[in-house]
Amino acid sequence: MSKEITARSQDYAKWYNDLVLKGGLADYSAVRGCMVIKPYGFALWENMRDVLDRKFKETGHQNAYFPLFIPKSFLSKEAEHVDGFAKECAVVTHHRLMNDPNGGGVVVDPEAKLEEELIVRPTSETIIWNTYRDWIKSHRDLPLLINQWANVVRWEMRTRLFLRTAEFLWQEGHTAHATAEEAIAETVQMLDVYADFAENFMAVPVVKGVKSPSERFAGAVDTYCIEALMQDGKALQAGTSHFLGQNFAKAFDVKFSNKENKLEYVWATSWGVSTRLIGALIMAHSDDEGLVLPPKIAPLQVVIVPIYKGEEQKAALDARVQVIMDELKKAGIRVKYDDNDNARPGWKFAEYELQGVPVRIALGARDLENNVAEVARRDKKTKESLSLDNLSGQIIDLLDDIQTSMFNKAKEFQQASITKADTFEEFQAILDGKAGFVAAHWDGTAETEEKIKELTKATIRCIPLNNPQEEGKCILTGKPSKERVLFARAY
RNA sequence: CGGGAUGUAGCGUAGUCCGGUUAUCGCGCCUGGUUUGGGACCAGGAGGUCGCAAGUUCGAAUCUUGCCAUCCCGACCA
Repeated sequence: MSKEITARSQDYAKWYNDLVLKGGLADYSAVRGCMVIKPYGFALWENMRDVLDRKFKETGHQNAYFPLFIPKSFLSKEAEHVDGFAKECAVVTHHRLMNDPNGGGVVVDPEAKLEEELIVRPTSETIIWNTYRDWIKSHRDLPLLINQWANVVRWEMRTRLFLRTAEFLWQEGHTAHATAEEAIAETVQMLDVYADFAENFMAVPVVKGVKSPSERFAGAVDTYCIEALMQDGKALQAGTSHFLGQNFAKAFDVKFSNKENKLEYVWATSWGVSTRLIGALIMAHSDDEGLVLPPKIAPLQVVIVPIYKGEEQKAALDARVQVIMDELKKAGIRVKYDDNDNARPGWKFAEYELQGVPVRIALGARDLENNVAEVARRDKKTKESLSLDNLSGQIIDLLDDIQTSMFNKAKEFQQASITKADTFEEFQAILDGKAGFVAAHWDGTAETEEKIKELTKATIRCIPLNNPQEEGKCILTGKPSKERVLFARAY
């Protein structure tokens, strides 16, 4: 028993860390706040990235790459934008090192000070819009639909593996449009892409909504988001899509000639999801035995463990497994045959459960005689004996079933975790009890929102799209309100 | 960045209060053998800047100061 996982009920934060570290997803690094994403964790990210990248291209976007460094002056061109990021920027001030004349190793060469300091991008709106000015002249250049896969740096006070690190990987889409309507449609379209990805690939149900003004992206007119719910009842913002209006076009003077040959500022969007999604995935599905990964993005979907006495039995198993492997691989299933002789079956079972591999096939000499295999599903921790006839077909169906069943389980939990509150007492009792989302009336002011946050640590996660309109009174001030908004404590 | 806790081999730890031979134990690792249906067993072996740096002392894992890292709780945030 080498890899004990702290129980969720005992210490949720420690449980999460155990899964990331012992599940082999990531490690702490020598740099404060930064992590090393290990091969298994990166394989997970690659699968997520590939699906999203395909969806971006299907919706007409192209990938490009913009510089890591942003001239300091760019950042200050959009007033709200700089306000939002100024406190968490890494700044490059010099471009050369030298040997310490006093023999203390390398030091920064004071002669090599940069004329204009460079900011390590916390997000790329400014450098991109500075470029778009040159790219966009006519309505024929629009829409401009660009995405970039990149790393960004935000100097966070307090970091957590995957959920909040000083450097993280993400994609950021930046689009330019001729009209506001078109830009809003793009913003909503990409929100739908994110929601579809979260629900149908990660099996994580989300609420689509709009952020309140105080939770809005710095420089946006409207921020749309998908909000996921973790098993401890805390919400997690899983993706955002911003309608930027003409804010960046004006700041960077990006104009186009319309059909009437009149100059107009373009309309913008930006949207992103990050390696934070991996944190969401872990906290939405996993259990006290380890990770539980949805088949569609699991690095490894099926593992086959042989059980044998002696070389003769092993050879017979090898031959049969080869057939199963070929069939599964032909169907595009990511499968591994673990015939490593150093670890015994029980050890492998525990290890693959920790790593969240959706399906495990155990095959022994006895099984061959009976023409069956023992098939275990990670999500429900059940085992059944399946016939070797058309085993691969049954496995493919099982993977589908696991995917659906994981989503349904999470969806049920989410639905059961949206609670209405009509008084402040109820509101607080729910937060301190089962937590989750609380649907409550709010008078629409930033002051009330701030006061509620102060009193309860809960924030407005979003105003759901297609939110039912109903008359009510703000839970804090009693002022009239026409709809409920979703509050929660959040990551 | 404030408050609290922790830091001894890859992991988990004893020893720290009250300084004193060669730093304890388990897991893991290496070699050989027996094993293999839920984290195997036997035998032998390797592995340590006791978080880092100064200081006190004849002598520091142990005492003092500073620093670093991680975790928890706040403020900030995807």
